[in-house]
Order: sequence, then C-alpha cells, then structure tokens
Amino acid sequence: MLHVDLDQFIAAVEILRRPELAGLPVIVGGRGDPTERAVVSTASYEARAFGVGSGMPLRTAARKVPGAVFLAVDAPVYEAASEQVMATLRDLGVVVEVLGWDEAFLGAVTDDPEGLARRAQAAVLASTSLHCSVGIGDNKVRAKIATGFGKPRGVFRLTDDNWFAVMGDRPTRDLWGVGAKVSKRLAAHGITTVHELAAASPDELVAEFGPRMGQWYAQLGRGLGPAVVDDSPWVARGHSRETTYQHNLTTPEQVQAAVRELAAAVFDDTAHEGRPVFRVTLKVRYAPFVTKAIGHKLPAPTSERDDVVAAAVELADRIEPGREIRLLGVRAEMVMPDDGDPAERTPVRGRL
DNA sequence: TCTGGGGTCCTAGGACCC
DNA sequence: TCTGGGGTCCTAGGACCC
Repeated sequence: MLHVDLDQFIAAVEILRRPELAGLPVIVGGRGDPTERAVVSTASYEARAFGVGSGMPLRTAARKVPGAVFLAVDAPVYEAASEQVMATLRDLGVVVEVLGWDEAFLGAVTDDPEGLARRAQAAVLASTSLHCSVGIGDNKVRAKIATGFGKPRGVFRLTDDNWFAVMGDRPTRDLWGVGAKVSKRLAAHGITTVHELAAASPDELVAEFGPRMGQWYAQLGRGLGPAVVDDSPWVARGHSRETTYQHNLTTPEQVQAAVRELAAAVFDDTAHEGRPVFRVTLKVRYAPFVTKAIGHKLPAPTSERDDVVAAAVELADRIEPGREIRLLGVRAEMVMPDDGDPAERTPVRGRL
C-alpha cells in the first residue's frame, strides 16, 4: 500500500504558472491580502523556513516573513491540477483512493514497492511538473505516516518490522488522527509516547474515549489500521458555505441577508448533484470566537431552493440577539443515493 | 498570533416508544 | 407508596483532517 502526497501542492501549482516566484517565500491564503481575516492554506518551503505553516493567520505570516509573496486561493486551478495527478496515478494500473486535492492511497501487488513509488513520482512529475513524496506501508496508517518521513521528493517504508523503531519514542500527536486535544487527554492518563499508547489498556481507552475511538486509538498505537484501498467514487454527504466577515455583523437585517445568500449558494451546490436535502444546519460564530450550531431535520427531503432558504432563515431566528457575529455558515445534508424507502427514491443524475 | 473553508465521523443526552 | 430496561431518533458539540 502506497500513500502519495504532493509536496507544497498549492504553492507548487502557483509557482508553475508564475515561474519567477520559484525560490521565493510564497504564501497562499484567503484573498491574498495579509491585512484581512484569513489564514495560510499552503506556504512554500522557503516561507516555512521562517516558521509559517498552514492555518496561521495571514497577518502573523506577514510579520514573520517581511518580503513574502501573498497569493489568493484559486480552487478551480488546484482541482484541475489534482485531477491530472490522479489520472496519472490511475494510469499506473493500480487502485487509487483519492483523499483530497493532493493525496491518494495506491493499492498494488508488487515485490518492489520502492520501484513502484519511484515510477509514480516520475509519472506525476512528467505529466504535471509537480513533485510528490511516497509512503509505503502494510496498512493505511503506516503508509500515511511514512510519507512524512519521505518529504520532500522521497520514499519511506514503514511496516510492522520498523514501526516501534521509528515511532515508538515519538509523541502520540505524530499519529494520524491524534490532535492537540486527544494527545492532552492521553497525557492525563500518563500516555505520551507511541510505545505507551501501544501498552495502554484498551479498556481504559474505551472508558475515556468511547467504544469506537477507544478501540481505534489502541490499534493506532501499535500501527494497526485499515488495509483496503477503495476506489469507488466519492459521494459527498453534504455541502456547506461559510464566511468570516471582515467586519462583524451587528444588525438582524445584515444577518438575514447573509443567511439567505449562504443558503442559496449551498442549495446550488446540492442541486448540482440532484440529490434532495434532508437537514439544514446554521453555524454562528459570535465575537470574539464562540461557535454554535443549530440544526433542523426537514419534515421531508426537498429539492426546492425556497425550502432550504426558509429553513436556514428560520434557524436564524434562534441567533442570540445583540451579539456581534463574526462568521455565519449554512450546511445542507443530502439524501444518500441508496437511502430511504425505494418507492420514494428520487432519481439521481449520473447514476444508472 | 486574534484565530479560513470544506468536509467527515463519533459521542452524549433527551425524547419517545414499547 | 418515589420509579425498569431497551431501542431508536434527533440535536448539539467536539475532534480531526486537508
């Protein structure tokens, strides 16, 4: 099993169409204006050397890298580049499971995984001029983590043979799926390293994190995880649109108009797939940064724009009056293609 | 350092039903 | 007379990932 991850993908795509930026600290985020409320999507390696990373406010990034080049996010261009990469990987004759714009698992039977990895890198470079790193593993967890050791432009193998030698003394935070909160909760149980997580009692983990997550973390410590590469096409469960306003919203009229606009955009995204909406959720971030979500299951799934907008507006009635609003978001969940009563199933475009 | 946008999945608690 | 035990659905919140 291989995990392919493009190196500094978004920045690399931008540099391809502006070759004069090669070698410079390039930071892509928001509308490319470091005075706005926005964060870094991707920074080039030159910018990362100054301590800039994904998720950092653009304002902060600008302070760290005085001469940085700031660029706006241009999603359609990255999507196109991504599709070319994925098509190239599929041409290798392997099973490809796409994970996002810049990542995929490859499933293959071979006695030379490093050779396959190098072929994948060469093919992607030849067809897109983009570099990638490849992790080799005996399951998804190990392949995914291995890629990090291969960056940039390298290949690394992580299996049952070297799992503890490579990962044993590392913090649990280095595991895929363990973030800041979970690593802190683990630490409260005296578990700080991968070795310690592997030795922890599954019962204790289940008591702390619940039946599924507890079991999952117990497996994770030992480097165990799923080993099936699934190439069936992605079907989104929902779509959402959210906006952080450059200036907080203060009046009910502003909020109404904003919710209508977001709901209409979300409806368009769902209509594009031809699947009815069965649930609408409104996300509200009050100033300074307190986030609430209010959701509502519709009386029946709908394909009418007015129903979706009305549901969102109705939820907006429950916004606490008098509080400044920093962000609004609307999410719509769609009926899955095989959901529900077959007699009531609506035809789905593109599905026979 | 004043903290995006688009997703997924899991958990917990209350309502409701038998 | 002081209070069952499941099961399912729904909502809110949390955590994580790219």
